[in-house]
Amino acid sequence: MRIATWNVNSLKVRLPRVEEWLAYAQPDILCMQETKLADGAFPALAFAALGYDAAHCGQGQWNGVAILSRVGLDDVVAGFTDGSEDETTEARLLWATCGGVRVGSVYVPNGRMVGSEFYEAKLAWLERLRQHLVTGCDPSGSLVVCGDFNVAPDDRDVWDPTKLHGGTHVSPAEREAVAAMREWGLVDVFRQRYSEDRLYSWWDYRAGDFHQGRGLRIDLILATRVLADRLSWALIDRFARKGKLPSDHAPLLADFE
DNA sequence: ATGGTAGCGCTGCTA
Repeated sequence: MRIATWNVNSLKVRLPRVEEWLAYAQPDILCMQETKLADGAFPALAFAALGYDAAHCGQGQWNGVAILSRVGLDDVVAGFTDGSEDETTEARLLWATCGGVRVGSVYVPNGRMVGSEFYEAKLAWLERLRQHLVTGCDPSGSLVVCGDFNVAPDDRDVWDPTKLHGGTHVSPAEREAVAAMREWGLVDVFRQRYSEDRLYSWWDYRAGDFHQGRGLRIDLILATRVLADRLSWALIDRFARKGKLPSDHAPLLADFE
């Protein structure tokens, strides 16, 4: 089973690239983030034509997460279900069961500046996600959390730790929030397979960062141990960051036997 | 050289 995740940065603009990528990458499941679409504008028919069922949680303009699957799509849940009022006001979380795997597509808040209210909200959001796992999920089951975490788990995942020190994505509190999910039972499957640095999934559009190798690895597939033990391959598809109208993120894919 | 681009949507915000 091939599971992939891709922050597409506007599905309206990126649909041709996503269709092209589905045709050659052939994922069984694709989690998308930053669709920037209302649910009514989600191009479900375009994906159905390629053999994928789809679920979408959107708000228009900002955010928006989706799951495509060609191995079944059931028990769809949008947003948190912990009883708070803002469950889907920001469309950042979507769950579905696909081919026996509980799949989460997540778009973690950016945080903007360390210490800002947005940064505090980011930490709270990550803790809320962990609480969802603790209260509603089984670490011995088959589950993946895929998406743009807006956190680079360690210094190997950033192009220059010195320059980025003090900013978001690399702060100890953010990294501890991701580590807490590993402690619950999730494995960063890309890092399980590759220990090298400079393997990034996002590059700023500005200043030629992609071509200069200035990126971050912030898109993750976190899998429970029973799945991670069956990992056969993983890849960040940097080719998809090239060419006409690319997203600023590359897709990440992982194969499970 | 302390810059720069992209998307949304129409002025400035978000990333």
